[in-house]
Amino acid sequence: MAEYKAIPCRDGVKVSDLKDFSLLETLDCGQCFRWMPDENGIWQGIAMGHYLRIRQLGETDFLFMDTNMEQFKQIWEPYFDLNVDYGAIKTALAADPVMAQATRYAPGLRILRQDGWEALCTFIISQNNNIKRIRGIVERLCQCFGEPIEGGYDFPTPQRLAEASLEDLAPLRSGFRAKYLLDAARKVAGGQVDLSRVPQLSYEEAQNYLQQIKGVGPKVADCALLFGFYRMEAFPMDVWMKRAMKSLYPEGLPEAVQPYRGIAQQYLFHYARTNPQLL
DNA sequence: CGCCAGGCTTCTA
DNA sequence: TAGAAGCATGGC
Repeated sequence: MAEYKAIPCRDGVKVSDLKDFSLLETLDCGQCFRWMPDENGIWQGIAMGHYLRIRQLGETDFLFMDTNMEQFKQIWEPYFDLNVDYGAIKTALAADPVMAQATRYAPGLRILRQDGWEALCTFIISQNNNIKRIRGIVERLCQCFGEPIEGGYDFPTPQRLAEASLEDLAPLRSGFRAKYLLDAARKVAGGQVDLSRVPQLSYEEAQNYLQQIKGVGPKVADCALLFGFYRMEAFPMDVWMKRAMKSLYPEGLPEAVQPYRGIAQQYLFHYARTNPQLL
């Protein structure tokens, strides 16, 4: 079990002795779209209905601002997956030399436990799109339809979005994806897609279940499952992963990697996308 | 300007 | 049933 210290302080919660965690690598690796560093290197974002700023003070030291001990334990510890021993996971993955290289490249990357509905929507938006523009569309989505909260706007509820029309979504400039967002909102708000059931479904069932929604195919379903439901069986294959697999694993993913394929995918995605010359 | 982007739906043979 | 075209928009 990974152990770290968290103590309340004047500004929030001070975290120390936390290994295998980098804000840059975790928040800028393409799994989430609402976190931004300011000019002082303080990351700020809104997730799980709350605004948060975080400063990385050193290799294993962090300051979580705008929060208290109770909220930290209830929301941020699970969100940032701080109770999982990534050292052990990386050791297991390093049985494969390519994975050893990929984990060494971003040793502080963790898989966030994001909200399922938000992950579903943001990865619907992600299709045939680039990360910079995805961020902009997601931000406008929150400004237009999310509840104002301290620090900005919450991610919109499916109910609120389901009330909107296609024309109402025009300000997002999300292109052909707008109709997919509405279909997702209407099916979730109407109960046809019950996201609270997803954790009880097998991986294959969950994939098919989410693909009822227009604009949700295998890749978007996999991203929603991995990033919104922490399903490690998911292995999203986008253009970058196709390049990476062809180049790094022409024979397929090694057996040693299979138990952690979800996390492995994210190490590989980040490694490939930020080192295109290696492919 | 042209190619591409964390793909999917629809059309075509 | 496989493969290609079309899709909105903007980053680079």
